[in-house]
Amino acid sequence: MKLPKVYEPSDYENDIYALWERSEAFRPAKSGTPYSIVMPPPNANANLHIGYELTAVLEDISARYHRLKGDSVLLLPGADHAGFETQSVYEKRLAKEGKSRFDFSREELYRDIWDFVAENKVNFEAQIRRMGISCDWSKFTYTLDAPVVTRAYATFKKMWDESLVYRGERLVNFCTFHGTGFADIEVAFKDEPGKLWYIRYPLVDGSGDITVATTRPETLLGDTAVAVNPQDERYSALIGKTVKLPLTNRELPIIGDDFVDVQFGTGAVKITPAHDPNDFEVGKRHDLPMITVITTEGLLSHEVAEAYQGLTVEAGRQKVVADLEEQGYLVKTEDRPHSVGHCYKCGTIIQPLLREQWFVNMQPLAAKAIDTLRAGSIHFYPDSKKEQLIRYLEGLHDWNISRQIAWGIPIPAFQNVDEPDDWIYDDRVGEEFITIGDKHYRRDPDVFDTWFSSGSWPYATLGGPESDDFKQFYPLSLMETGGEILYPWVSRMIMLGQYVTGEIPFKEVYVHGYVMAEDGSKMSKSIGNVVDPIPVIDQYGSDALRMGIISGRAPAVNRGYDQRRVEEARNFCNKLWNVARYIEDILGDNPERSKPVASAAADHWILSKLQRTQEEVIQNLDEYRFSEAYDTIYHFVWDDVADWYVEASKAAPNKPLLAHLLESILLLAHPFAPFLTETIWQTLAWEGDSLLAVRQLAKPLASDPKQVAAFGEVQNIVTESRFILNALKVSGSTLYYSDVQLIKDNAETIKRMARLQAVTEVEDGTGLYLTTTSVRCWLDIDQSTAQSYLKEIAAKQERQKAVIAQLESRLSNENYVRNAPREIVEQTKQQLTEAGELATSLQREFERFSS
RNA sequence: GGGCGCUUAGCUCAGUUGGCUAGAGCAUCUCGUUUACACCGAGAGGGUCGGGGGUUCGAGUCCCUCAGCGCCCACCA
Repeated sequence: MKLPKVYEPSDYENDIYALWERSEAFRPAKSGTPYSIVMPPPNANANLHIGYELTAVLEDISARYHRLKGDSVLLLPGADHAGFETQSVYEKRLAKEGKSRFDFSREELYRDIWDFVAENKVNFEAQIRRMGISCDWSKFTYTLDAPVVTRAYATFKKMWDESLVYRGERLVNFCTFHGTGFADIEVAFKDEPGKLWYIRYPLVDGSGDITVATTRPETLLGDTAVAVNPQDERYSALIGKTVKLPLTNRELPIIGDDFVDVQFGTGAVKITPAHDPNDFEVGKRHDLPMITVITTEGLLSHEVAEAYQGLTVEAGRQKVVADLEEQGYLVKTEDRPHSVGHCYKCGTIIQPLLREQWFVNMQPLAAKAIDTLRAGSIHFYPDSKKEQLIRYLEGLHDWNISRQIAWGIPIPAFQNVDEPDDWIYDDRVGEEFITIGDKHYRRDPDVFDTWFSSGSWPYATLGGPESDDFKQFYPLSLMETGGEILYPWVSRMIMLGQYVTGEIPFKEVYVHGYVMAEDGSKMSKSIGNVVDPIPVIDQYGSDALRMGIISGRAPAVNRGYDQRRVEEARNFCNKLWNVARYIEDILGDNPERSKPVASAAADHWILSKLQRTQEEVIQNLDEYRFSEAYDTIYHFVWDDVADWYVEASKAAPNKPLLAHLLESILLLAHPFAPFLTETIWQTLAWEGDSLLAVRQLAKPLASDPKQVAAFGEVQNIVTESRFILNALKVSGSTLYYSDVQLIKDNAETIKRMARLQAVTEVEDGTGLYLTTTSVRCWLDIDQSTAQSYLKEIAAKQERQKAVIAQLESRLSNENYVRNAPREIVEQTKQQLTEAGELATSLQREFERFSS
């Protein structure tokens, strides 16, 4: 079969993927060590971005590599309903049509978003196929699939029964635009310029006043105390007295509490328990009333004086400040930057609001996870991420899992309509009301935080502890993910996994860095610097993007997308294509399938290189050094095979060995360039209809070290000849030698590769002797031409002197000889010997031509 | 206020437990239409590894310190 000159990926990729799917090549093998990866489910609300390409490719390389090793590999794909994320994407869409979520009931919204997601799922499944991901589509799991939902309910029920989940009225982070509460982790804090207002609160007994400092004067309307530090001599005597709250007719107690920082502001703090997390804690300790002055819409509530009701927080702030100033309560104003929490989606300032929600008591879960991590039961790449996760877990607060949105898994809890404190667990979430005995219950309208259900992903996707898949593949071998979901997802999978199954959910965690925009900044839709993988695949091919995106990338280090890397990989694909084209051409349509046997020195040399390459690739991939593994194959194929072996073999092609070499390359490169290698495999005349994707690595063939060394000399001769001919700008020279077996054996190869007129054996003669080889040979270059080569020789001599001096001083250092490992010292001695030999022959040539 | 990462050739970056004369791709320069490949071949130039100090026989690699860039966490009213 005649291959075209240039590899055109788009001509083959779709057919190859279809072939794999048809052949069920990605089902786990019946035998072999289990190796399992569950893919992080992408959000089912948009096209896949380049970051997902990286995730998927790293997982696919691992999966394909383990298939090569003969393991039983499960790579499980899925999709995430991504509750709040998806709803906010959908809301943006509604906004474009001039609508909002308020135009629909929750049920209508849920149904519409379901359809919206259904469209997108088809989309990104196709994209994953284009990336060449070898996942088992028969195991595809969606976070809203009944078994996953059932699993989430079982977890909730277990927590309910064991009192790990509780209903509490607490301050929650509330986005007044989206109308929902968030977990702490979903709040994005930003440093912003702000002001510190100093406000005078007069003492009721008329004995003076106390000044407080605040960044949020509007919350004054909800103050229920003023706190001072009991150790603070300035104020301790005032504890127990009352102040009059400006702009209202309320009176507040002055209380003492250790939390007050004597150094900050005035040392006296206004306490607004319903709108500040610290104040909330103080309020609970001192049993203070909690007055909600800000509504879920972000407006001042009916609890405040009529003049302020219905104002936005910002307008309320301005009016409060103006009124304070007018009435003489405002002492002074200072500029003060401070950290403000925003909704990570829409940027709205997060309001801490008092709400009744479901919380998970994280203490016991986190403690166990910390123990597990400390014990080293889960291996992290890079290791530093483990410490980072431990620190996060140590500071973990209780987890608010209620979300006031339509799109999500309904919380299976019902409230007694007559007794608000009576909550029961029931999974009949399809009903709004249920009746048990003579009691009537109403379903909690809220849904779970997405991470609550995705925390169970590793075992939920495997069908739970009773299933065969679970028994075979749990704990997962690898969890590969980006650093941004280490806290929200990885930590919760560990905690929930241990809680529900009693085992760790995965044995290894690989954290990749982000793919940044080309200028190194963060990719962002609004800036418009997002790289879409599909057009890149269209242009360069899927394999080129796969290799380009992992090339030169270290774990957990952010790096910009670099098109040049993709081009490099595209060129590599074409190189490999042409190596195959050449070899297949040489072999013809009906090649004999004889056993590969090394005969020429080049044969032995390439076999030793192949063996080294295979060992290095295995070692690198076992430790998830993807970039190094790729680099190893790249240079083996390009430098060793294409530039040396293929050229050398043209003198006398060893056909069976060429065939063996091609097969070996295809196997080794397959995890990195699956489409290309399979495409070539399908063209092999001797392979019938077998599939590369399910092949296994073979044991490398042995080689003779003497022959390997001989080819090393051939390379020295070729390289130096090329250098001299290039430097002297001469061509058509002849290389002479007398009685050197390795030159005699490789004469044709040397002639071709060094572009010589001839390689000729003579009794004796003269010319320019080669210096980098231990054998005696020379180029027929005349005295006058060679003169201009003198300065090259002189320069080399200088360099050699420096090298020798360095090596000698190293060896004359007693401490070095005594302390360094013996092989290192031996190596140095060897180097010195070689450097000496080279210096000698350089000197000889220099003298001969300068005389 | 803590924590983490980065700083290596003109550009983008590798460099595993300290051990060859520090590497790659791209870019640059000189040659080259050799029937696998111009998405190519041959050759070349280019770095005191951010600054300073230390440990060591030996430091790009380990420790301290300074500077710059970036990220994450945190309830400083």
